[in-house]
Amino acid sequence: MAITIRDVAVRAGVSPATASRALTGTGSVDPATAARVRDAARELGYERNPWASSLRGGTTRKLAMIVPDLMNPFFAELVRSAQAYAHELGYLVLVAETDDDAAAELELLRSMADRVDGSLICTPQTAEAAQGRLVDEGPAVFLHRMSRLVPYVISDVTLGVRLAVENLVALGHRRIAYLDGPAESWSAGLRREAVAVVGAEFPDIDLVTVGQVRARFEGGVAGGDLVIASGATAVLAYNDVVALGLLHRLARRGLRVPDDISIVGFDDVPAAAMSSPALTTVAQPLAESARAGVDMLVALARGEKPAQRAVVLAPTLVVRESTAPPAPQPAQASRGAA
Amino acid sequence: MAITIRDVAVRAGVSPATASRALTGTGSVDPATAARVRDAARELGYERNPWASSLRGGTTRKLAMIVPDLMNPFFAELVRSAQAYAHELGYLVLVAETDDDAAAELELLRSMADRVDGSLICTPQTAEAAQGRLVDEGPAVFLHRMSRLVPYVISDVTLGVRLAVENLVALGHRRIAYLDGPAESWSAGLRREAVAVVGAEFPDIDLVTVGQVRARFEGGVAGGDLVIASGATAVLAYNDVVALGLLHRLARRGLRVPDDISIVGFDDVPAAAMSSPALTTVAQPLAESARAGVDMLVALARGEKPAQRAVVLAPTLVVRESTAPPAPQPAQASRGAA
DNA sequence: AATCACGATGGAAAGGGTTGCATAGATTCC
DNA sequence: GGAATCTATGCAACCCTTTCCATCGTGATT
Repeated sequence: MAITIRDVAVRAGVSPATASRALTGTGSVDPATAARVRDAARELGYERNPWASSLRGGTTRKLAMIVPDLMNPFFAELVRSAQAYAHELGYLVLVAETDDDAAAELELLRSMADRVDGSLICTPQTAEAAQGRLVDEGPAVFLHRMSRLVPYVISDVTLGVRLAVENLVALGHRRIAYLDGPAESWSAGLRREAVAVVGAEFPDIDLVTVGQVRARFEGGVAGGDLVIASGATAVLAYNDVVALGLLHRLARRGLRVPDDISIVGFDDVPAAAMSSPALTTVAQPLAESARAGVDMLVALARGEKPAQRAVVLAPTLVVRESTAPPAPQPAQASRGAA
Repeated sequence: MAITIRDVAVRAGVSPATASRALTGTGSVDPATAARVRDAARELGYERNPWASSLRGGTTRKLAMIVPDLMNPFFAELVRSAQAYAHELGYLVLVAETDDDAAAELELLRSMADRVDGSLICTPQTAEAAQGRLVDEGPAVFLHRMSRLVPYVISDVTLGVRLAVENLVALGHRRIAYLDGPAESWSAGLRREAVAVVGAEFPDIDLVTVGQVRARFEGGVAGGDLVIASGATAVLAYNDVVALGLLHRLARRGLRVPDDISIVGFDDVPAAAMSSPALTTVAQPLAESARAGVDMLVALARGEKPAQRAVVLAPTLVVRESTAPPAPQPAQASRGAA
């Protein structure tokens, strides 16, 4: 049988109530008493039973986290960071996967809502309509998803696109393709918008959108042919996985990266660093966003007003091997020279 | 306030005790009554409060799962599969990460042991000595780790190596390098042994071990030069991540894969399918092993004797683009010809 | 027909921690 | 100096579910 708070109380010579107050930090206890209780707890190796404390207290010190796909390193990193940081704050994170099933999401959320202090939602799919019902289910924060109703943490996609384009322009590229993601994806829409904004900032650069491919390796493979046809000397891909598919297809078509064409990805997944050539990519500040999200959620759960309703973080450009200056006379070689 | 079992009991016209029995399926209750209770629960949208039921019942319907690194797709897949399957069985999986810190592992385990029905341990590091203390902490099953004390699920590494070597031999390779993993790693030791066994099965093949590199991308990069020096026409890499590093280095050294040299990886991580060329690799049956592990653990937790003390699963070879017949005259080209 | 065994059910305790309320002592204020 | 305020603490109720134990029929056994 495990050590209970009663054992600690006896050892410290106080009542269980006082021991509880001393250990949770709620209510007022004499500092000396509190220290005695903490010592007793340490000496006995006491650990609070999280299930029991969830029972009476309105608070459970648990957070739910909902992601579409744990295999996706983007979400894996998000989960990992959130879990680590929440643990520091004394919270347990329960992770649930929706498998990209938007219907399952609300269901899942409802079933956990009473059992946790708040939910961290990382599913870019949630329909705008569902968000209204979502706020009824208790505190929630969106991660990498904007909302009018729910506080959120997001990275500045426009800045990310700008960093990538700036870099390519500095290398000397004048015609840049954007290989677009799936039409129905909210996050692809956001990125598409960002490309439009950045395109307007560089009036003398051709920023052409091609594709709308699946956000998968095969999508990139399919996009490869579109990119070649576009005549661009550089591509910004919807994300890293698409970029890797692209890389694969371009190699098959006999183009060398970065000599013949430059590629920039998005997200900086681990595989991006391990491809040949290694992928230049826009890194999202995942760990920071997870921390920020947990911070907001915990504040909300405690009934405090969070400092801000939205947090926007800055992505960074990781330059590796897939970008270089364009070939001197890429397509024009057949015209004057030779 | 959420709906409690009391509400359900009232609606079904029974006592909470009977309602509990009807819903959990324990004890004996009249089938008609049970149906009435289930109906009432459904109509009210009742969901059992997991924290409360953990409290009294000796059983928590929760499992702990301990992995070294969630970012590693190998473990991510394991977690995902375990979680999905456990959920079908009505169990919640709490995931904890050790960050490759063996000391943290036992600590972590101890702190969870009282709060869960059992632990699924996927950390190949656990010292043999620690395993004794581990069994005191309640039911546990090892995943991809053998043990004399603890039931385990593992895949047949020797078979995996044999599949890879068989395939390379069939392609015509006669000198094959094995790029070894870290000396101190238990799982590398296992693989090394398997290579020795398979080497003995093919007496007319040179199966040479090179390296002992870190199980990271950089390890593969470093190993590349060793592999080239070995004069082998094909390499079996410690795992996929190492194989990707190898691929990168070989490309840099001007060798074409698979024309000049064939590469086989191990694990079939997602990145293996997305490299150029895509990696031929030995796929471990992760989903199956997770299911088998959960099955064993749940049986153990229920006090049943598990059907078997160890489950050995068969890996498969996924042939992609990184393997091909050796070049006609690989290194001898400079001798007689030209 | 009386006894037994057993299935179905309810009452109540238990599980471990938190919290409302009451109280005692210390402090402050007029 | 007495009343009011505040702090520290304990008692007991409470959170929700499960389970032990007792009870009550009912059908079977002798």
